[in-house]
Amino acid sequence: MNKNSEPTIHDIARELKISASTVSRALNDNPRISLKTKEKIKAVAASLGYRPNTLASNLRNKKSNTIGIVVPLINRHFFSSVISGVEDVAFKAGYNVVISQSNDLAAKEINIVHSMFANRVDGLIISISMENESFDHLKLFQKKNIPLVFFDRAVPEIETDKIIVDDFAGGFRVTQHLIDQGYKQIAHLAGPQNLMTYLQRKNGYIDALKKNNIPFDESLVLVNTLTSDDGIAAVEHLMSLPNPPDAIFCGNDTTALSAMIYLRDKGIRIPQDVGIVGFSNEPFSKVVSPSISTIAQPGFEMGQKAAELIISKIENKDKSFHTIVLPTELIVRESSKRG
Amino acid sequence: MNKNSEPTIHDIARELKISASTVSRALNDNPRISLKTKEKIKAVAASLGYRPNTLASNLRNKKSNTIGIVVPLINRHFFSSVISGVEDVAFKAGYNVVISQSNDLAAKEINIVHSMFANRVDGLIISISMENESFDHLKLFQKKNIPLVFFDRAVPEIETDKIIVDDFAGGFRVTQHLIDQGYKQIAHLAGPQNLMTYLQRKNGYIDALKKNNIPFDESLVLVNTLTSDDGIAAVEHLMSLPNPPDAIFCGNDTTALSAMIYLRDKGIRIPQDVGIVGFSNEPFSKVVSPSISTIAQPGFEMGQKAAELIISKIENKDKSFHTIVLPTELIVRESSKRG
DNA sequence: CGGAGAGGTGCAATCGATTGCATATTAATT
DNA sequence: AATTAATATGCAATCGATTGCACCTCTCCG
Repeated sequence: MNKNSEPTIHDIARELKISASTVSRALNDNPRISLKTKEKIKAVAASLGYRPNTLASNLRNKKSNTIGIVVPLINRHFFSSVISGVEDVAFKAGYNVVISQSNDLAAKEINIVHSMFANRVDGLIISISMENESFDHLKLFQKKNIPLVFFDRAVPEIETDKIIVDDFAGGFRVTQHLIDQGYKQIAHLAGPQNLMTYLQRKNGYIDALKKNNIPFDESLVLVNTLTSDDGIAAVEHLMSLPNPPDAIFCGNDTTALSAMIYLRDKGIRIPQDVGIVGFSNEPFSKVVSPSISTIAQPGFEMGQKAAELIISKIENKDKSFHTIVLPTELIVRESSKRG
Repeated sequence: MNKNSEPTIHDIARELKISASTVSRALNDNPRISLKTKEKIKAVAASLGYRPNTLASNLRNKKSNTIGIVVPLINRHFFSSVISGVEDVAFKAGYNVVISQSNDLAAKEINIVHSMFANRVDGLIISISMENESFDHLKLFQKKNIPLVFFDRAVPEIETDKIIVDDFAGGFRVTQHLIDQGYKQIAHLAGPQNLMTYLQRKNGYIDALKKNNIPFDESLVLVNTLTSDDGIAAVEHLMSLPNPPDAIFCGNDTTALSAMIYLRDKGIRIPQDVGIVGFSNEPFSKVVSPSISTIAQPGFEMGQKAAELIISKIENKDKSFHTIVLPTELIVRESSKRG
């Protein structure tokens, strides 16, 4: 063993005048090695401060013991909750979690995914960026049979495991709730319609209107990227309509908040004059005033499920694909309660 | 090349009837290989869909190309911002970021750090847990000369790179601000005093009192773990004192919020009757009402700096240690402005 | 007493990329 | 023409752990 380098199984073998194979087997508790030998070997390993070289082991086993996770933005409560859930399960199962963010840019996402591919992650958990159009970078994983799990933002045309929430039911429930509260003109701020999540929320909205015999008015639906500014612009536009809405179902909490602030500044009362509901249950939605009604999405659980699913795929080579739809929960708060 | 396995440099070599060494050098743009050969090799590599095996390369180079990051809780705005900053810099520099959370538990932190050590991360970025007492697990990294960078919560007795914010100045500024606003009895909710961050915030508070000739009253300082419930309990206690405070400098925004809600429910007006200031500038602090005055900590920048620092250590073997103190910024909002 | 069988170890190849030290080829110099 | 220098490439060992196959030893039984 060289001076400042780590001890290896060969050093242990030399010490005991046995072969490296025996050492390797002993350390892995292979039954072919006698108990006595195992004990001797483990004792020497400990005294030498031996630590297995995962890199070598990974190379030999063609397995990196690593799960990749790609999110649009790490620094967003919902996503960091999912990451937290993934880490929770993965760590216990002995996997490392490598993380990267696309910043909602297609180009960066492609770059990241290729990098994870090159680094041979054993599986990839991803929520795609808003910009995406082509998905060749993800099909790579399919071709090579590397487990791929979508969460929240999934790609319909790729058949693989998916953990999503019931966005349709969420959109439906929000709308029904607003109707129940007596709102008549319900607008909707929708996100990019290439993402199923936003499309389904809108579909739920439309369906609820239909079920209640309320005519669907296309001009009350605005599609944008749901930033804070988008919310303001959209509400400004809506309120300038000849027949402005008395309730707005916002595609996320960010726009719900900015819309609310805009309206408040205009002297419009919430929920009396206009009702507001968001989506995602961001931490702030509970503490602003009025507090924002919203749909809770179980981020941490999604992460846990995603990790469990991908680990089972990695380890069992289970061929069947599952789409797990987690339930959403409507949280009624002040912004939409005028009962 | 076996059927369903990846092409290797040997496959490329065989194809061109040259040696694997030449292929390796060509792909790494080694000047010893002629341009013509390089081009041929790269063409074949592309046509075969070759991707370098990082595992093999890592083994040979004794480098994992991976930076580990350990935080108390992924799912906390400040920490996820730091992670985001680390990822930002690390990805551009060609490093993977593996992530893990201690949940503020010493035992889990030790476990994680050992695991990162065994997996041979090239460097470790960490903000220690609240519970920590011993630091042998971190000294391991020092012994083996693996770069270690602390951020936010550093360990004084370990000499290494540190990125912290000026908590002392932050505490001082908050207190001075409250004094300037005319508050007389200023209490402080402090976090665990084994963490420098919280200790320094308190010290800044004490110093500001001194500078303004206000006697320091020990009974106005309460130490706890700064959860939402801790905040309520602490304020409840403070307000029951014979001479209750008219301002509270809270160790974080969470307690500031819970304190504020508690006081509001008791009919105490903020900021008129009691002024409140938090710490960390959580996203919600800006949007609650009254909005919470607080200290902004540049999380994303801290992450970037930490990554830059650790990468320079990994690549240059620079021996000198730096402690970078990032400035904090007092953000005055409604909760403490009674001018 | 000889052979079968079980139990315990070792040999050597393998995973794929890298690199120090040749070697081969061509060009330049005297 | 012969030597030197420069250019281009190959050989084989190496990184450390794993594993199929072979081998040895000992016990047990007919």
